Amino acid sequence: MIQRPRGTRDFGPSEMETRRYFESMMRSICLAHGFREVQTPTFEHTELFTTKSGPGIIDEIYAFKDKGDREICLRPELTAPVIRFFINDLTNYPRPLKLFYFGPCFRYERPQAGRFREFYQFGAEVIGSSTPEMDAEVIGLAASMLEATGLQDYRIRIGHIGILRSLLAEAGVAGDAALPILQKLDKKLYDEATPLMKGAGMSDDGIEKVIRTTQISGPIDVLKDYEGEAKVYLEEVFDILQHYGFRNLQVDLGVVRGLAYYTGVVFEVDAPKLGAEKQICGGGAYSLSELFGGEKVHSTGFGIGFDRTLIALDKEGSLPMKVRLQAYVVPVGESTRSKACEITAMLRKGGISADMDLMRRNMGKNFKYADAVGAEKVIIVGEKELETGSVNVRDMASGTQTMVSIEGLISYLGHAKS
RNA sequence: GCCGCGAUGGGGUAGCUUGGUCAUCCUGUGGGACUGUGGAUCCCUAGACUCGCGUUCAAAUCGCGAUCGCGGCCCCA
Repeated sequence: MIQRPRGTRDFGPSEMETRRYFESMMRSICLAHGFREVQTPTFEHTELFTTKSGPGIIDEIYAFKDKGDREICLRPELTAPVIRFFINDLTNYPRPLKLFYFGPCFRYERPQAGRFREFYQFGAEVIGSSTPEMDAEVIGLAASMLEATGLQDYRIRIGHIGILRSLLAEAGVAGDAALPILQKLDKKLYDEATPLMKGAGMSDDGIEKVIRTTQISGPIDVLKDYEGEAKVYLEEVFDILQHYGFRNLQVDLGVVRGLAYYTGVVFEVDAPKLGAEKQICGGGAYSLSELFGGEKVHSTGFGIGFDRTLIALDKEGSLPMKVRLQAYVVPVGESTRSKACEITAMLRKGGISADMDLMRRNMGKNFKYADAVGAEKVIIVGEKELETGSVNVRDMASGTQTMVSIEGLISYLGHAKS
């Protein structure tokens, strides 16, 4: 027996129905927000990701040399490929350019609950500028998508790295020097951040203020004691989101996302039920394109961990029903088999999901099968009924049976569908 | 890459401590009782000790290693 590779999954029919259901739900919400879908290759030049995240990530991705000696890797995320695509081919589209995507990503990491080596990411980017409206649009899209899934227990936390950065800058720690400190603060490793800040020449007062700031969270008025551009900006973003009708959002200045290319608003969503791997969404405003050799353009985007979102929904017991077969066609005997084929074909052309007996089983077994696969109706094709051009339609839930003419069958089943 | 726990038919399990009949039971699959009517019941059939090495007269059971999964670290979605 050949096992599937570590950290990968097979998805059975019911699982795929669920996955496709949520995938198309999210897709239609993106379309409703005026985003358009793109798709990029599943593998890229390794350089794309090392440029974005540093050489260290090679340890965590599927990277290899192809037969032409090129450094290739399976994509670990989708923001970098989309920005690459933008620089390569989409720079002349009207802005803001609003894109979304869905697809598998790969990471070479130790699998555990909610973490796989192949996982699916659904995400969106708005490319073009940096305004509160744009950031609010993106956060609003993420919030709408999660809301639509019916997920109950999750928190959307929004911060702005400008607030911490300016505090550090005031204390004389600016630019790249601030990065290692921000990374520690992101993980709430104060014991490690403090010596770094001391080493950078910051006063005890300054250090304390920085640490206190990362612990600020709650409704927007927790910002009232702060001032500066970033604070005003964040308030504007919240104001717009209020007008969009979102209420379940909170400020959390501890959301730092310690990566160099984030420039402004940053946000994360987590579902506490998931344990260690609880983050289901992350994003923010960033500036990446110039790193890849393009013009400098501001963007805001996010990625949703599709698998984790489904796991969270499953834990809440709110994964939906299975898709049901509308009609199962049973020929009563040898003599009506070909007529049953005709009827099945007719139903399928008429948009009714239909299946028929392929195993030449007797009636009793066929009913058991129809029940087991959850068919709504069984169409009984027998000689007696055919004499009047009709078939018997049995409703599997109620057990009631109705004679329906073959011509009227599609509209009968179509109405019964509701 | 690190620490800990685990792995028995498709799914769920008993057996493992204290090695010793044909490996337990439930469910699901296929067939039959039921040659024009399901969800019940009964019968039959097929189906498993993750893999390798070792200890032993004898290993599902004990030891080592690998693989995979789970909880966490790292990292991150």
